[in-house]
Amino acid sequence: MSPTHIDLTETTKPTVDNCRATREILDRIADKWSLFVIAMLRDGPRRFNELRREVEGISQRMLTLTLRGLERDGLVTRTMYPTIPPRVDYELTEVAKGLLGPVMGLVMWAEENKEAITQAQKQFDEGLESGASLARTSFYQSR
Amino acid sequence: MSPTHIDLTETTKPTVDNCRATREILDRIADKWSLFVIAMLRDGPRRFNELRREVEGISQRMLTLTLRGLERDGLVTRTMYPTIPPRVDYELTEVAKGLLGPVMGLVMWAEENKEAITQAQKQFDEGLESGASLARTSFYQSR
DNA sequence: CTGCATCCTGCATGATACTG
DNA sequence: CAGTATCATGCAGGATGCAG
Repeated sequence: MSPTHIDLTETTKPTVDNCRATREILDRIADKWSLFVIAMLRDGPRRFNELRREVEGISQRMLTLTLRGLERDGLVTRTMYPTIPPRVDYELTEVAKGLLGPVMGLVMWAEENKEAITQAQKQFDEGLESGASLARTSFYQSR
Repeated sequence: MSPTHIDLTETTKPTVDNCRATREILDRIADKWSLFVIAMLRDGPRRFNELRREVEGISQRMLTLTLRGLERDGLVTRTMYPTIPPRVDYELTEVAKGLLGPVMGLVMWAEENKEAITQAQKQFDEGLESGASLARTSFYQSR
């Protein structure tokens, strides 16, 4: 967290680069679940368990944590109806709706290119064995 | 990897939902570094240490791992020039260039809304103390 | 310069059980 | 239904040293 004297000289490119704040925000939403939760909320409010079912694979705990994170960032609102049984709706804020474009772009890109990617992976993994002298051996395959 | 019988019934929304493959791809690129590396490569090839400097904060190890992951996914190409000292260029593939739009969208969104977000966070955190009976107490603030 | 190999650590995530 | 509280753990990620 030390300021470390960021030098935003003229040479910096218009967008990414040094900027820490941007980094932190992206880190936040680029975690394992946030993008998906946001995507699920794209067409209107959802209840807790609705999300739980739809995001598929998320644990209750992680859904709670993710939602709280998003709420904290001002990306979703939480509305409680003190009925019995209780009901809580989560909805995207205006700020978050600006995210929806890029996020859905990612999702659609992923869907369109998933075959290409799995195939690239297969090819790459094969090349590791036959590639002999290139010797990208064991360890770094892990990822 | 077990097929697990995904039920893409008609009721599923056009995009996200059950689809595991998409999930896996997004998990891959939505990690701590990939998005940034991709963003850095947006206007042409870069050398290893160029990236290292520009991504700022990334360790050598993580850069290597990230690049190999992206290479494996067929998102970047690796070109070695066996000069002395050696030189290695990384460049986005065509597939990856499709990602560039959404990714830069995210980055720009983050930049435009960073103040709003940090402020929302501050407000949220204050509300936790004064909010008394709401009692979102200790643990779940962590995130 | 580029990048492999280890060791080590903490945090993110999961599993499970309890509450209003 | 919508959380909260704990415990357990694996893997992401950092630090460091060596190698072609």
